[in-house]
Amino acid sequence: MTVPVMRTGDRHLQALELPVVEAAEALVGCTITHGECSGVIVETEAYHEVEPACHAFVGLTARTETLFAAPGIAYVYRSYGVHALLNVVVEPEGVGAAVLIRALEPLTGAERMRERRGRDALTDLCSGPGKLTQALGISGDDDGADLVTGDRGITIVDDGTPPPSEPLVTPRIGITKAAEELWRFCVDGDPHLSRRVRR
DNA sequence: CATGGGATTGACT
DNA sequence: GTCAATCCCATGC
Repeated sequence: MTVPVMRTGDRHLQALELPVVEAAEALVGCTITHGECSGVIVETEAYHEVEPACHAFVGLTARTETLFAAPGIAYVYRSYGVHALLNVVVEPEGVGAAVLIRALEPLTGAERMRERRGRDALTDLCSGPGKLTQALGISGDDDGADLVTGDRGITIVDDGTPPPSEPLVTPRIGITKAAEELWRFCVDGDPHLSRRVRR
């Protein structure tokens, strides 16, 4: 007999049905898996087509097409010509909105992550949006992957880790437009965050 | 068709 | 703290 996919909850599915800012908060605590490597989401940001920091602000183009896909699709793009950044598309098909996955707490496959990253420290494997895609072996080729069905081996699941009762909420990082929105959600004090925040 | 600008990271002063 | 790497695409001439 076949072994069913382990799935201890469906909070990730509920989160995908929410408006993007709420989805970003609700996805903290869910798990991203690719092959032997997995990690718990500890930091996210929300992006929506109505504000200029979002790539979808310019409308439906070759670059932004995936952003308008159905909830649960991966939008992966190349940042600064160097790094792949992973987003989870949310909101109904036709609306450009996604949650940027900015940091993970490594759960399994840390040794494989160390190989890919070329670094040893556990807190340097997935503590940034470009780092975590490198650690998990996710690239621009994975743009359009379905994270719910795992059609390309990358999945998002709810392994039972609860979301933080009091998440750290801050402005988004590294943007110049709509930089005042408090659309970044973190596990407060987690050592795997992309950076520390002044209090 | 030429140009400019990043949702970053790592190395270096 | 500063700064280069590196490339796709949106924009403008």
